[in-house]
Amino acid sequence: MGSKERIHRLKENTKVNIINAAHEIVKEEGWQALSMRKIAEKIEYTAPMIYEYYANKEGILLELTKKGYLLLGEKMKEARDKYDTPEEQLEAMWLAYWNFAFEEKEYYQLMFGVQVNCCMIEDLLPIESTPYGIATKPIMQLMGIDDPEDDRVCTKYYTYWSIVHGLVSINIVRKGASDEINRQILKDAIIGITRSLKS
Amino acid sequence: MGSKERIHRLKENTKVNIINAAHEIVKEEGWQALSMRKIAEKIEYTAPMIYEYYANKEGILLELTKKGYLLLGEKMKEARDKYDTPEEQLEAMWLAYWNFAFEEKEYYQLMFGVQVNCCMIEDLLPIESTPYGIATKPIMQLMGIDDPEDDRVCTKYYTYWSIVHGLVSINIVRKGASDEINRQILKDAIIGITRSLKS
DNA sequence: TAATTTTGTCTAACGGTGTTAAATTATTTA
DNA sequence: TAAATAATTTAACACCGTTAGACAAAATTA
Repeated sequence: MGSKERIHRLKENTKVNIINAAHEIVKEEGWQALSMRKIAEKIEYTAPMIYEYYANKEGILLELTKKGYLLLGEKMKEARDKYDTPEEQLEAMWLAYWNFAFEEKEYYQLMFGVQVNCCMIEDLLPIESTPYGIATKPIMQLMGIDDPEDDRVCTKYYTYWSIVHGLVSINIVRKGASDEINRQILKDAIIGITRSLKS
Repeated sequence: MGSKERIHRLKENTKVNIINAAHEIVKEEGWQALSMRKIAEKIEYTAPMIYEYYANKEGILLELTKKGYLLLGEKMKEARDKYDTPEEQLEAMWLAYWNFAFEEKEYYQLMFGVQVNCCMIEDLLPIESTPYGIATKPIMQLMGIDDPEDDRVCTKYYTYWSIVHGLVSINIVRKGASDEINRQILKDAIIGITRSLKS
């Protein structure tokens, strides 16, 4: 026979076609533009057909998430395998992670829930009312710098913000991490950065 | 007359009613459940009425974002004013930021684009393929620990991830930061954490 | 006070979304 | 060739943001 398998292969093929079409649309127009009807149009079918292959839109998103994780994993392994010491491996891997986030921006957004809606709040609010305006003052004080726009101040602010925001994001999307560990990370990181301000 | 002002006050009142209704819906059902029709229902009007007060849905979201920033600013100032030294001020402010993120989770999600869709990829993927599985190995090596579930390993992994993910998120939502500064922060932070593994 | 203008509000509709049930067409099996 | 099965589409539902036009209430003017 073998025709059973040919058909199975064909079905598997349209299944990846759906995923590829979805990925293309997202790369071209962003996540909020992705719709079942658009995917259908791209693979030259009608929308309900997709439900023969995926339970619903979320199923497609889940599949893409999985692909994203696998791709990220590969990139990190590649980076790791270029070095021998754990120190170098760690640095290379996190750099690979960083590069993945921007080279495969759409995957990253899906995997870790980074939206793009918010924008330029500074134009709507006086700087003294923003976290930046508030937090940079003691940073400047500690560093002995007067200009709030000094790159060194800016860098340190973003270092603080990154770790806090990163930790917050991770905890919001994947609720369940131990509070104890979070406090530990938060405190360690803040103290570490603060210490680095004075040298 | 004064009636002009009374009417103006009334209009201003329904304007905040709209915002409050929106905020309530989001607190009850999450961002993805927020719709113009639901807001209208809550304030006992019809949906098109809202457009007399806000240009569109995004206008409402923007107003809420602004409110969120102001609230966060206040909390940080409150925390700061409890201390005198910049060191203590910084720690208190970032802790206030942290608390705000969870006490006013909806605001935080809107302000910094943290979605909630993605979840528990570990159940779908073998751990060796995940960033966690890959990155913890050299961490364990450096720390001289064998158990991959040891809390100390976990803590360090999340410290790395937080700073990288935070920095990535910030750069994706607010594109325009200098690459030079980013590399600097990234490298500094990674090296700093790696150094802390060995002590 | 009566007529007119302005304001506030609603109804109805458009084009879009995810999703489902039923009808239809194409393919395989007997 | 006829019957059964599979693949695909059409039509519809309930929702969404948004707009235009109708309508009634209020304020203003004559």
